Amino acid sequence: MTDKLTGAAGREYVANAIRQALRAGDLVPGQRLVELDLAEAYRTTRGAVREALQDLAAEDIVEIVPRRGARIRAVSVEEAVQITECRSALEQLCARKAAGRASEEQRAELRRIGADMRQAVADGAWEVYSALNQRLHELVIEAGGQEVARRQLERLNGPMVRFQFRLALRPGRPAQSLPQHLAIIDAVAGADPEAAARAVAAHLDDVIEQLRASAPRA
Amino acid sequence: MTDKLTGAAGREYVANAIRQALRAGDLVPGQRLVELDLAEAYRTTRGAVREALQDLAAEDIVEIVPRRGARIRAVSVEEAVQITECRSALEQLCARKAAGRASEEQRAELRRIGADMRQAVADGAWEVYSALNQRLHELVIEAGGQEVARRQLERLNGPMVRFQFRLALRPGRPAQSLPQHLAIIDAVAGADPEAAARAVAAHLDDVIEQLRASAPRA
DNA sequence: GTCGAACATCTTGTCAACAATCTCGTTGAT
DNA sequence: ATCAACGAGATTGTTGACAAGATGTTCGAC
Repeated sequence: MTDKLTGAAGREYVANAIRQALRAGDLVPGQRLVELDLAEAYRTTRGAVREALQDLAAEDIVEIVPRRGARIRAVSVEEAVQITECRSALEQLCARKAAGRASEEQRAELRRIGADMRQAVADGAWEVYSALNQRLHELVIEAGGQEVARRQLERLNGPMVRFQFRLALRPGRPAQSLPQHLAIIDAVAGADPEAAARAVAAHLDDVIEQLRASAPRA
Repeated sequence: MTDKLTGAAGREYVANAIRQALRAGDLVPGQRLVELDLAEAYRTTRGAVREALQDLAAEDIVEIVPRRGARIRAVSVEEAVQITECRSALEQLCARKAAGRASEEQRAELRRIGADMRQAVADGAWEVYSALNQRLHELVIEAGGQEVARRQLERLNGPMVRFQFRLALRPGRPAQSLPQHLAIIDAVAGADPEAAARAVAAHLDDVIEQLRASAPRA
């Protein structure tokens, strides 16, 4: 516990810690990340921090400019929209595949998630709804068996945390997205590929609209 | 020239050299990449090689296993198919956008490429056709203004070089793909987003079929 | 008071040596 | 002949010190 977390172990640890800090809002875009400071803060070596920063740069979460160090990258609304458009393209693919090849257990879990979502919205249980939402997306990708798409989607989500945060805060948002999620579930569980793709597209088009509305600045 | 190419310069140099070697077939999947050997071969330091390998690993071109070093990653046919499916999803997005917002100059260049392609196939000029093909894809992405999608597509292409090679070798392939490319050009230049997406999908569905046919092994 | 140049400090980039681990061939016992 | 333990050599991982470059500050001229 008081030991330094060294080398390869520290690398992943630091990367996760920074991702976490970003989610929590402890780090803001543009903020400088000084190697030595991070090394001290996380009880690691500069080398481990350096490699962690390289990883985060590959995920487009931080921006490294030579001789000037790393900073949290700012994501414009326009870029967030483009990211969501890409997500839409890839998730439509996954949903189509999932509708065609999901197992019975997977379809059952989808329906269960749908029921739980309804309940969560009725109860006003934000946290639960958010977790179910995440599980839904995961399950669709998993059922589609698209390992490549999964990796791509992970990358895309990295820089979006901050926007997702702002979006989830909007009052009435769960009530608005619930029917869209249920439509996705019905289509996938009901083995209707084209309807699944349409439902995903409709959902993410709505997210894009929300993004544009949420931040006229930038 | 006899000097060592050191540090950050060497990093990119080595990465490019390896990519190049892979395209040329000098490196085969599974081949080990020993840091010291590469450092000597390219007149660099081990540090530069190490970072280059990290970059290539982020592109899924090499696989690094701790304490055992880096090797060229093998891509199965199934994975190549999935990669192409993702490409299809993203390029459909780009084509749709491009059909809607390309400038007049861009549409003119597209038509010019189409004419040149016809000519190249008639002449049996493989190299020329291949270059035009690449330019076509670039231009569609550029015209669509999808910077995010462009980055994703670049990543996807990394591990595919070896397959593209095998595919382009198939006799009669240009004659087969020409009408598909022309269909894409017509739709984008003619400002018909849905037709553009359909044309891209049709083209890449055919590529997938070729992939499956090209390698029953693995 | 403002601008610009020299200087001090902070931060990242690079390297070379050392340490830890793995691979593979050899040896010896059963 | 087969197998397991051993050990030498090869290869990667880690560290600490130093070099190079950037940033911010002070001081002087106008």
